[in-house]
Amino acid sequence: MEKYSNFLLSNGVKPSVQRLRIYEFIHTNRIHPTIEMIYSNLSHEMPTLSKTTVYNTLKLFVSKGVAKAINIEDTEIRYDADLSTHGHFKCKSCGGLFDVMLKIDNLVIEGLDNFKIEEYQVNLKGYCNVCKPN
Amino acid sequence: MEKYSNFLLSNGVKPSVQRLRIYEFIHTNRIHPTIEMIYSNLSHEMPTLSKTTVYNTLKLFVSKGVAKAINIEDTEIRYDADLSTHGHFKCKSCGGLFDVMLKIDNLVIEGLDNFKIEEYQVNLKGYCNVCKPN
DNA sequence: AGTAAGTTTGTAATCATTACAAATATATTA
DNA sequence: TAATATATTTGTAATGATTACAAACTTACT
Ligand SMILES: [Mn+2]
Ligand SMILES: [Mn+2]
Ligand SMILES: [Zn+2]
Ligand SMILES: [Zn+2]
Repeated sequence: MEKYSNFLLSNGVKPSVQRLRIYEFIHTNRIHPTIEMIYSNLSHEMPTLSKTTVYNTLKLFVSKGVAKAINIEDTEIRYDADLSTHGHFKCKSCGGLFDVMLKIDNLVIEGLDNFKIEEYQVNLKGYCNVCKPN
Repeated sequence: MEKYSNFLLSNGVKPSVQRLRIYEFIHTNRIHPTIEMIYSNLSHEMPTLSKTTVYNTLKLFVSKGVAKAINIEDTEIRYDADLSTHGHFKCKSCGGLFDVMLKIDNLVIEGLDNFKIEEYQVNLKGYCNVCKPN
């Protein structure tokens, strides 16, 4: 995709075959995948893909700001190509990670006088509409 | 401390010497310590303390709900005995983890119709008032 | 005191992540 | 185009935090 290629380039990421495909994957499949999910999904069509490359690529993406790492759980890191302001909900039953729209302007924060806030995450957990006991 | 002992008991945690001292430590020192910090701070006064015990104890505390695990960073887990509703701010320079008061009632959340929200975390990052470049 | 149940400890095993160097691909120069 | 330099990928080995486990110890109960 030319669009993805230019986006990566404009953010200082040289779009190699692997990087482009990995970026396309996380941008298209909004499942907030782990490294393992990305690797197992792409290794079929790219048989020589190394897991090291997936690790390196996602680290590069996060450092260049083209993807975000979501630390909602201490047992896994999930990745998101959606850079817009939003939070996340993880279902304790199925493990699904859902986007949550936030009206963050309403969130009053106290206790940070003279602090410089650069980023934030709002992470929720519970049971999704499918898994919720009725 | 009798107070701590009773609190642990009422939450299903038998207050052994080690558990009581670990709980007292995280309740008194509001630095949101890691396992390593807890261990290195207490191993002087409790020379036989095993790091395994610290791991086991904090896992027990979290499962019994007497402490919370804060996943603000994928490189460390920090623990908090403060069960009240509040968020956290981590300084990227000194690593300090600060409490943040939230008026969370104002936070409008969309996209979770029929979901059951059980817990949430609000995690911020940036630079504290000491480390902030002027 | 003696027995049983629960807890702690030290060590060994596990496993996700990282380091590294060779191989491959891409860009640059002649 | 061929040669050379630079960047990226790959596979394997090393690392290190966490967990599994069984022996030692502590506590509660008879
Ligand atoms: Mn998202
Ligand atoms: Mn706190
Ligand atoms: Zn679910
Ligand atoms: Zn600081």
